[in-house]
Amino acid sequence: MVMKVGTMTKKQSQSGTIESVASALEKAIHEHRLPPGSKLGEDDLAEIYGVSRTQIRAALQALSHLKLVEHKRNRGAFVAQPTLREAREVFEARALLEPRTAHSAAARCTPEDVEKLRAHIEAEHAALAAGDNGRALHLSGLFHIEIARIADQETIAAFIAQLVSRSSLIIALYWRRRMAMCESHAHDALIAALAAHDGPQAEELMKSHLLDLVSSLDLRNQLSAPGSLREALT
Amino acid sequence: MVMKVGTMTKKQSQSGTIESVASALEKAIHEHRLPPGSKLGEDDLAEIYGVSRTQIRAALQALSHLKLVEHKRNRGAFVAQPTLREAREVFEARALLEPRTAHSAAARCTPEDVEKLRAHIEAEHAALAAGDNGRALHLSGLFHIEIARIADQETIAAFIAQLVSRSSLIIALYWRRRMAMCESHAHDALIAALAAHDGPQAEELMKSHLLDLVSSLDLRNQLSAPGSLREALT
DNA sequence: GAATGCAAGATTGCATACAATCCTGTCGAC
DNA sequence: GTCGACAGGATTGTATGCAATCTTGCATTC
Repeated sequence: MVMKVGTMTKKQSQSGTIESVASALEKAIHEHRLPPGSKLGEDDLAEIYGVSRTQIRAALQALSHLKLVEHKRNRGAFVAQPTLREAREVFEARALLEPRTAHSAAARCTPEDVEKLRAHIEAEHAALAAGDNGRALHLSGLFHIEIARIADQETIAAFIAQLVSRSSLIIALYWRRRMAMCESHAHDALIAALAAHDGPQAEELMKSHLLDLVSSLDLRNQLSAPGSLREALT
Repeated sequence: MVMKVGTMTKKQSQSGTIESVASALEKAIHEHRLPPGSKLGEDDLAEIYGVSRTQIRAALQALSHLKLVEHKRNRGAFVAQPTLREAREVFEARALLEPRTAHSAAARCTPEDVEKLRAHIEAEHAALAAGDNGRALHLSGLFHIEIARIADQETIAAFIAQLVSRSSLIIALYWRRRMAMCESHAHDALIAALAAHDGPQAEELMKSHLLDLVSSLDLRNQLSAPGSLREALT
């Protein structure tokens, strides 16, 4: 049935197995191949990746610290289902961090950085054209993380990376239909501002980009949250 | 020699042992009883806390994700030694997060919150008077985290909590002698602004408070960093 | 006498085995 | 007929044992 996907991965990374397992899971979650609420059984994962339960547990624990999976006692690990409140908080945190980080990035942005960002956008467009919405979303997230890296702020970049990952879950849960990621425009404009070293412009563009993103979600009531079931059936 | 400190802790918390071990270690690091670079041997900790190595490993892994301990392959876990660059980044991140969080907190601050903060300060003063510098520092950190909680932002509060913990390590490494935490003044003023719901004032006070903190450190060159040895002896 | 190679001890990395807990389907009683 | 109790199966939590790796002290050689 399920091929042992992990065999190659295992050999390639020698003893960084738990990181490769964690990033593989993270990517799958990012690309919405593992929707929120999915059960992540330890035995299943151990067989899929060809490693022992010990390493699976470590990987799940790592993702749990990133708030990507939730651990229920004696029940196991599940892909996290951010609450409405959590969703709002994540985007408030992004609004606090990302605009000024983009500002800093504009000052330090090198031509190579611009090239890298353009490559990202191109890959995003390609994925979108191929109908691979999940991959496009993943690349769109990497774009934001790359900007934080350009700003030369590893610490803040790590925070933003976590927030972007969680945003992916939030989008999966609270997405308001249609609107096939027209944000590419916003990303194009951002690149232009960064390339021109226009800090204030980059900051403003990032701020409005995030506002657009939030407004494309439905964070008013739990209209679409399939998480609780209790509240879904009252 | 070493008394089995963990016995009581073990029984009290039933199966939350890894959390109690982690928080005990975190507190010890916070209070500078475990200086940066300290070896954290698994067997030693297992005996001290009266639990198995498995749980020690989990606790160390958790602290590693908070950047409080560093894991060296086949060498074990050590209390982290933030680099100069990391130190600067931590305080830049705090400067980005905390002032505006204080602003939000001012709007939501209730009389009970004010009471709680005052109790914190009082305990801090008491610890300082008792000569327990480490505990005073710990409480001073909790003060900042409490403000983030008042702002009703769990996500940002978690980030700030991590940054405060790392700040404690940075202070241990890059502390410029004298100046026995005169920041109590700053905390008093902050409480006043919060109680008066004066958002802009709270924001400004927090910003200058953090600047004061940074200026009390020595982040220009690695004059006092005992971490690298390679760079210390060139 | 100094440097290199080697071996023993110690410590972490990993996997497996066992115990505890939970879910679910079935049987029995009211 | 429905509700409650119980047992079987499955899954996670935890501990222990073995293998891999690093450190360090010692012996041997130049």
